[in-house]
Amino acid sequence: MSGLREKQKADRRRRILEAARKLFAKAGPDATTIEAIADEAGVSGVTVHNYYGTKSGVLLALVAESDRELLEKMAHDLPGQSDDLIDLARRFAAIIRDHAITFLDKGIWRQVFAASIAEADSRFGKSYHSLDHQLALVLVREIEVLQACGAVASEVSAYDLGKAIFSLQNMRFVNFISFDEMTDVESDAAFLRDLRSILGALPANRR
Amino acid sequence: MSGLREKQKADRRRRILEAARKLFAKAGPDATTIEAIADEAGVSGVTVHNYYGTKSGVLLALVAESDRELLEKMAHDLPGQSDDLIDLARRFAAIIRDHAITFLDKGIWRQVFAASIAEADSRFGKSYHSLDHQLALVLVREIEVLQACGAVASEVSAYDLGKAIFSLQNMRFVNFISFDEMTDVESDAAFLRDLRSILGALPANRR
DNA sequence: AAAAAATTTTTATTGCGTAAAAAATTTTTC
DNA sequence: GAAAAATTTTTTACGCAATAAAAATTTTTT
Repeated sequence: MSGLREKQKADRRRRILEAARKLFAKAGPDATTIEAIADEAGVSGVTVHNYYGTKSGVLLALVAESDRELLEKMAHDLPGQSDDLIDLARRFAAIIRDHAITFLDKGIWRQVFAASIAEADSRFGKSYHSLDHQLALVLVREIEVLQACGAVASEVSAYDLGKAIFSLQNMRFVNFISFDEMTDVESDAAFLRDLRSILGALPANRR
Repeated sequence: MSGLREKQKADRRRRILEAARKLFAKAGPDATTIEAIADEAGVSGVTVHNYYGTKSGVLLALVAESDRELLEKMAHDLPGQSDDLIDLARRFAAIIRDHAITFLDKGIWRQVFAASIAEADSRFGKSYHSLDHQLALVLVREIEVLQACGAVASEVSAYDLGKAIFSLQNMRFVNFISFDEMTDVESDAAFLRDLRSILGALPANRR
């Protein structure tokens, strides 16, 4: 009943991911074969499939690791910087965009996003979604701070609002990565239009 | 200089799509091979690739056709039904969900969505996005009507607002199709929370 | 009607993903 | 500590997507 088997599994997992990181960085996921990852990791190709399902699954697992970094960065850089909701949302979006673009190029992010939807119910699809959720929670906490200052209406649910703004940000992010020529300045401007229009949509007598 | 060549191309396009529709309906896209579509359409497998790029490309083209129906339905069913923004947005979302779910099951929609992101810059990715845009424009027009009634603030851009609400709806739709067990009632409730929190987020003195 | 141009088909190759049998390794049992 | 049992990996084999290049076909032009 010792954990030797478990230990070896964890080790293989790690080796596969490390091999993938190295080869993806060198040539990109498209030009990297599962077989090459397997060789580099010292396992068979089928084992890579057994562990991660698909090549996208490997990529998703890699992104999930980087997202943990992003989460730390977010928890460190976001709090206490904004005194209004629009500014908060824009900073939140900017941190995500910056992290994303320094880590992978847009073409690969399109694959990642596509995989996160196509494999939404797989193990790694789920862990990806869970990190998204935690990211949204950082935003929720800051919204609670703004509520305490009176910058956000105290009647609304900070959780619901955080999730909604996260959604809006997420679609903007998809838009950003969908077009190679779109700059982060443009994306920020578009996000600002989203926020201004929706936050100011209702006239005072209708709220 | 007659258009025989063009005519034959259009004809092949049509036959391929018709064959795909028939076979996808019978067995689903996964169990349908490109070769089978090609046989049914009376062309070679490579020709299907030449015309639509990938199997997802064929699927996307099929969905684009159905989206034209949806667009008509939307233009017919949405206008004049709502006298406030939240109700309008929910009707809009409901029409899309209903149409989607009667047309394809969730698993296939996940593939469609993934393909629309992964192939955002392909011919069919673009036509898919253009239909999304037209759909959003129907919403924009109704928002303008609400502005005329005073139900929506006249200072905001109806276009920006329509796009923002469309984004919110789109993320909810992704969420809806990502989980097989999620009902349309639940999705509507979640969308309502999105809308209520974000539309009521700013206190009166901050707008 | 022949030559030129465009398009499809044939042919071949690579790689993903899956399944089942075989081999190896760890764990359990005596 | 060796044999048996259980688990996991590897080997082997196969179907299909996607791509490339050559060959064949068909339309267009002259």
